[in-house]
Amino acid sequence: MNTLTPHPNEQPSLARQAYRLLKQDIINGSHKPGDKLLMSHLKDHYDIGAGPMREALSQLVAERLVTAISQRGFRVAEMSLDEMKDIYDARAHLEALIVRLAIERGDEQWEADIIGKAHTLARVDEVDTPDDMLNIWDARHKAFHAAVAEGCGSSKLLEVRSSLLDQAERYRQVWLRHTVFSQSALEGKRQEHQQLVDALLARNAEQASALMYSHLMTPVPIITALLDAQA
Amino acid sequence: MNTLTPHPNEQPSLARQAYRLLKQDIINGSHKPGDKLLMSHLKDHYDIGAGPMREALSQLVAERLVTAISQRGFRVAEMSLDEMKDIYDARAHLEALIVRLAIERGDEQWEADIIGKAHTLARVDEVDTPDDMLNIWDARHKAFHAAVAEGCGSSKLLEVRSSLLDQAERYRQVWLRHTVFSQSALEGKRQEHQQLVDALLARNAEQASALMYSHLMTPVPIITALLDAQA
DNA sequence: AATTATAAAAATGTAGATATTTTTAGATTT
DNA sequence: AAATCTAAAAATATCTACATTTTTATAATT
Repeated sequence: MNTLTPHPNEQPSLARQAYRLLKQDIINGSHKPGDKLLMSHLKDHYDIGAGPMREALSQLVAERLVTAISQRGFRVAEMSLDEMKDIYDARAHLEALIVRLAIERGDEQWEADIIGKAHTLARVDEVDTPDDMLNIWDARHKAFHAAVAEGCGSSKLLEVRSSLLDQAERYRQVWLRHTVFSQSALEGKRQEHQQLVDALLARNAEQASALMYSHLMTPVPIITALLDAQA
Repeated sequence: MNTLTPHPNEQPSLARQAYRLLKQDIINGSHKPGDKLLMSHLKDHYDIGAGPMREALSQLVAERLVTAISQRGFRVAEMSLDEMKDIYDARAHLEALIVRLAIERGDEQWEADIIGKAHTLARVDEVDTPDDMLNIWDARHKAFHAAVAEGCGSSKLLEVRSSLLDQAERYRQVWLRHTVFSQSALEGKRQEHQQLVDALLARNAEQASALMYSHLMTPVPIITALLDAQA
């Protein structure tokens, strides 16, 4: 998760701690989309005054995970199919662009990193609990994609990518459960990653970019179906 | 300027008012890059308590215009040539992508809007003061580019664009003075815009995208020279 | 059922308390 | 004497508690 790390070696303020916790709680669904975030509850739950709590909320408003209406407080940002499609399409196009730049600019260390992370991801096996499985695969999957994107060499593009990733995160959770617990889905992803790695190492920008776009768009119909089923 | 408008018909909180004013003051250089933002000064200057002031600062940290170090307060974000190049390159690539999508997705209203805004921009003349000239040309130039980008139809891409625009704004101010007060520079821009409009209306995605990229990158050497001269 | 007045709840803000960092001046060492 | 260290003082950042304003809920009235 992208948590705006301002400086190393410092103990974070209460506002920042509350920001981290609340962000996590929104992403993992402890606070549901559209929920009222009542100041009195937040103060109790995060054991903090209203001032720092409002700081945390303000930052999450800037990140689009919370909405504010003046004099009426804060709510968890709504989720919708339309927004999901917009986020996924925007992110897929952006990552396709980043991959093109990465192929142009990435060095040998970049290649090595990708190969390493792809390898680690491909052998997520023999895990104790299903929950472990989900968390480990998710972490390694993210690490793989981060390694690919790093090659573009642009802090700003990586920041923008990170911001869209955060906004996608609540939708991604839905897809993740579907994918990680299906052997065939996992195998499909494994193949897509392999194809992508091959195109990257061959420095085939057009192919890699197209593969990245479609790889990132595959969750859209799945999430659509799952969210439709819920409603 | 992108000011995170949360809801219509509401009187903004003091925190939001301070956010707007401080953002403006940072962009127009009233607060210089690297300046300490002393809470006691901010409180006096914006006539507000520390709580709401910190809210405003937190949002600007999220937008990368302010930096925070725990227990040591806030500073105006630094400026550097490296950052400028990164922002401009990232934004140019992003706008090139947005143009490609806009050509694919834009409707007739989009075309009409572009033609209208381009026309208005081309005839910025007979203005009273030089300052008016600068402000009017800047506003119309922004409106033209906004109209082009709108066609992509993606709120998220437009948000990301807006965020990069805000981050570019302090550098842009430097370039703006150079360009608006030079007849030859203005004429050059006029031609670039005309070429871009022609490519857009012809729905030539590759050409329009390339034109947009180079159009947005032309300020880089100019800003580089001007900032080097200052230092 | 709709309207208004009142009470309760909630959001937002200020002032002052607390904790941390920075400065200053003096003491100690090289 | 210059540099380094130390301890107190001042400045600053951060937080809490309470005050004020606004919104929402309740109850009484038309």
